[in-house]
Amino acid sequence: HLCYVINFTRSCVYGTTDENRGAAEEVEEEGEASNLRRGTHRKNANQGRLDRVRLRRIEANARERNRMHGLNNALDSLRKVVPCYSKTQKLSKIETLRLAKNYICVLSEILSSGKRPDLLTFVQTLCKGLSQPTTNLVAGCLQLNTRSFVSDSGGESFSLYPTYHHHRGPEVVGSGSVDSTRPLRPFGSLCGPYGPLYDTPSPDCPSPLDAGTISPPMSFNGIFALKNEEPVDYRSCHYSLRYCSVNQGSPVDLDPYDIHLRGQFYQVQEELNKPFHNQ
DNA sequence: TAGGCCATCTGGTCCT
DNA sequence: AGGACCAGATGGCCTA
Repeated sequence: HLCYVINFTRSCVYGTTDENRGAAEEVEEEGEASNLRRGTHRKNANQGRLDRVRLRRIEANARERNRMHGLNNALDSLRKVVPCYSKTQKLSKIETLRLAKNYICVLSEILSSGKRPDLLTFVQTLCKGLSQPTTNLVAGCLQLNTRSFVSDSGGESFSLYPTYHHHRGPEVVGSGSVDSTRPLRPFGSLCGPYGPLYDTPSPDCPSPLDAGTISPPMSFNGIFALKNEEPVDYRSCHYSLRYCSVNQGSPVDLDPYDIHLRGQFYQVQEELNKPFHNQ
């Protein structure tokens, strides 16, 4: 098969050139018999070398393909453990990496503080640097209103107006760029106080009992409650207090706790990463 | 139709 | 010498 490929490639790419070169060599070889013999040997040697080079190239291409497939498989694995997994609407490679990085930041923050992060911080961190479509996608998974947490300009000043929807099933989110008919994986498909919001399982998102594709427990809901709890009135929880005021038109400020948390977080993160960094 | 994303090929570089 | 890794080029597909 390789011989066939080599010959085919040669005939496609080098066909006429080879012919010309062959003709020139033939003219050259019209001399003495010894020269002819030498020329023939040289031609065969060159041909053999060319074949080896092309064979190596073909093999290298195959290895490169495999390598990239491995990379893509790893990216697929990453997609599955990152929030917002959907088989039908895959995140791009770059967005997957960005979201994963943000997700790690959120999880590190939780580990370092041992406390529930502020919803505001959670969403901001998760969507930091993501494109608008991906932000919409994340919002779709969270069932939040995207306009509520998109950075307006420099990425520093956020206007957060998250709205919780007390109806069932997906809905068009934000600017409407999220296809609500797509089976997005609900963030809260496992359990948690916000569970009733997401009680329509997606075909993409099998039950956690199904083997294989269990999403990480650290979904949005999982973070805030890993066990079943009674449904919560969101308007009375400590997140919604702020959002209620937002919905009434007041700007939202990061409270001192958040700022403290962030400073602390980076310190702890540095400590955690120390062993993994070169001096 | 332009732009984004992707797969593939390819040559260069580094390492074993 | 050969393999791994990388980045640039290219063409196909899809979507706004």
